[in-house]
Amino acid sequence: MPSPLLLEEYCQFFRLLSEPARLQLICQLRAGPMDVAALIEATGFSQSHISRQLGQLQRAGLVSCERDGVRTIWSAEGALVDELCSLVQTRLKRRLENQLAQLQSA
Amino acid sequence: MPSPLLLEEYCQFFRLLSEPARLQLICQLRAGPMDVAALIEATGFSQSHISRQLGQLQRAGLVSCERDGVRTIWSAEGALVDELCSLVQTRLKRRLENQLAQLQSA
DNA sequence: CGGAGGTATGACCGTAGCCGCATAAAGGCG
DNA sequence: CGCCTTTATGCGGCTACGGTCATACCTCCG
Repeated sequence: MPSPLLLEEYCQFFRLLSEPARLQLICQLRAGPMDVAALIEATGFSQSHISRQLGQLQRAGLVSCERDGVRTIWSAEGALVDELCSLVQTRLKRRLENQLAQLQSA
Repeated sequence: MPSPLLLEEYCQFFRLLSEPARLQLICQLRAGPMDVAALIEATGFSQSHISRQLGQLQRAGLVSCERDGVRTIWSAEGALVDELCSLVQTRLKRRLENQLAQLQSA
C-alpha cells in the first residue's frame, strides 16, 4: 500500500480531474493550443473561472501557457490524461456490458 | 474530445479517487479482503463514515462485499486503480526530476 | 423471543471549493 | 502618456460533501 503522503498526492491529482470544468479545459486543449477567448466560447464558463482553473492545472503541470503579446495561448502536452480517461472508459464500458448481460439472462 | 456526458462520467469516477479516505480503503482492500473492523483499525475513521464510502465505491463497482454471517467481508478486484495510480506516480516522479534538474542547472 | 454484535441510514454541522461580479494588474497602441 | 484589451485576483453566495452522533436494521445465539 502506498504511503499516506503519496496517497494524498494521488488524491490531489485526481481531484483536479474530478471537476467537469477542469477536465473539459484539458480535453479542449488536447485538441490543440487555444487562447482564453476560445476556451470561454467552447465551455461557456466565465473568464475569471477559467483563469482560476487553468492556474490550478498549470501548477500541477497539466497545462502550460505562452504569452503572445497581450493574449495567452494555453496548451496541454502529454497523453497522461488521455490514458487515464481511456482506462476509465474501458472500465465503464465493461461495467455496462455486464449489467446488460445480467438483464438479458434474466 | 469526449462528449459532455462521458466527460461527466469520468469526473464522477475521478471524484471517487480524490478523497484520501476512499482511496485508502481501496488500497487497503487491494492487499486482500478485510472486514469492517479491520478497516476501522487501519484507517481510523468512524464506522458510519467507512460504511458510506464503501457504499459509494460499491455502486461504482470498485469494491464488492460478501456477507459472512453477521460480518461483511469487503474486497477490491481489478487492477484499474493500481494502473491509474501507477501512471500518476510516474508523472509526479518525472515532474520532480525536472524541477530538480532546473535547480541543479541554476 | 430477547439481547448482543455488526452494519446501514437519517439528521446535522462545518468547511471546502465552485462560480460569477467587480476590479486591479499587465501589456500593447495611438 | 492615456486608453483599450486581455488576464489575474479579492470578495461573497451557494451548494456539495466529508465527518460524526444517534439510531434503526439485520443476523446470530442462548
